[in-house]
Amino acid sequence: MARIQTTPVKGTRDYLPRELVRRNQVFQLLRETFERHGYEPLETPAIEHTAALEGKYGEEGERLLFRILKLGRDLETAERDLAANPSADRSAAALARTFSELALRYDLTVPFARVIAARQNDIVMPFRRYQMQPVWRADRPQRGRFREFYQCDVDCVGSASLTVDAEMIAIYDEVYTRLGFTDFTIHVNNRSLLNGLLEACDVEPERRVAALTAIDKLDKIGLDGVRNELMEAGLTESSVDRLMEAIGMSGAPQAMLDALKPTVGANEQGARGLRELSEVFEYVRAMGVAPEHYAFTVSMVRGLAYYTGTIYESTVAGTNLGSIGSGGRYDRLIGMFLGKDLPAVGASFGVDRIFVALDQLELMKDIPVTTTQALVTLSAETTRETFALARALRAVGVRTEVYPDPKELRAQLAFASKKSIPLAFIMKPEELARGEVTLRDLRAGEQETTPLTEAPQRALALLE
RNA sequence: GUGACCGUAGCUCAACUGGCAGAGCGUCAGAUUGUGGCUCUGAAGGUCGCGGGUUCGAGCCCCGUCGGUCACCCCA
Repeated sequence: MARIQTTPVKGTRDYLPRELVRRNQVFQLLRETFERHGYEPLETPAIEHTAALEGKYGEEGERLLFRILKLGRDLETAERDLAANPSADRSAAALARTFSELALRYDLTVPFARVIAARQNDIVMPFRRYQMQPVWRADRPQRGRFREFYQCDVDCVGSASLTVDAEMIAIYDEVYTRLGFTDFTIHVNNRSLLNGLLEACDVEPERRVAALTAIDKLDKIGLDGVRNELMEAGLTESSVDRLMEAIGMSGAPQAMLDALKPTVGANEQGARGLRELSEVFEYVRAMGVAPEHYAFTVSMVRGLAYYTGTIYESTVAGTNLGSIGSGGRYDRLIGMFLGKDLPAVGASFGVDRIFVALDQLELMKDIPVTTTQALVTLSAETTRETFALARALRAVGVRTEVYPDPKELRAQLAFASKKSIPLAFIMKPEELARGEVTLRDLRAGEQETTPLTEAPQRALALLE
């Protein structure tokens, strides 16, 4: 018999209990933090109309959409229509549109924007929501990059106040700190400042995308590398000099903002970016975020097309991952669905990368793995007592399982040992007849005889 | 989308310039007459990813293909 492939699809993973228990604890920590800040849960379908996703992620992003083939008759109809029209556009992009009108969600922000547009009247603004669901991207997987991964997003819609932009930084800080990260940086920048900077440095509009792409690589290729790429992009030496001065800056946010003022000069967009950042940092200080946890990083850009104001990206020292969380303000995205703009800002956490980071920094061992706490053995003559005891244990909250087969005791205890179950109740008929039971502590290798009626309390005591 | 590397037992990996396919871990049985881990003994388990080619002979060389890993692009 030919065996079908048992490894999961490229870029996806199976989660075994040991791993999933830990993952769930990270999810739980995120959920708690989000709810502490007043965010409410929301979920959306995995599948969206492709039209709802197109035009939001930029050309590169759109290429990574997982498209779903039309079904049955619709597929046949599309095929017939195409065959009947020899002049139809047969480019890959056009064919994709012809044969598919649905796609898997690419992120959580765009579906959220769609929901806001659809359900405005059911929502009290400003609306704070969190969402923790998988997203799919048809990328080539590598370290810290998957085709199916979870995003955990908090977004606030309906307020243009920069206090909310600052709140995102406070939430990033709280989550990373609670996870056990100590050496992390939340990079903060502003799209409007970047646009203004390019204008003020006389970069022609058609060269701005290339310029931003080059600037964004600073942490990877260094100042000289960026300078080279900017020159290759066709910028004038004067433009490059001025841009390099700006992106090479480091230090306290307020001092950097002051230092950028002459470069930005009278440029309106740039000045607005500086003003917004200044205000955001003021609120961040008021919220008590430690200064060493965030930085004003002029070279941080963010690829997604929909950001308009403040943008974020966070990194952890001692890992070779990219960003473990990012986000920003997107005041015009909801307008693409609604016809009128609603201001919004959000932060996204990449749980899968956070996981890799926790692993690399060996912080995982601080998260305890919980499984079954007590095993009750089974034998043909003690069935009644076994299930009665298991029920009593569960009633006081002890996670209890019964070995399903009345196999020899050796096998039952070996099973408990392999699963690291700390306690085993050994059901001996002669003891049960006296109203007693043997309770073995597998961790210590010690055992005692205890009255059946006190067994659940003894188990709790041994488990502390 | 571009490029590099790797596919041998359930897992991690050996096998000289082409010459009988191995180890550790795991699994199962026993030492152990209802008590796990530790130790010892033994056993099972492989179309060397798949297809073709070169050769007296291929796990090893060549071509193709599928799968995986890493980097670039981009990104969580």
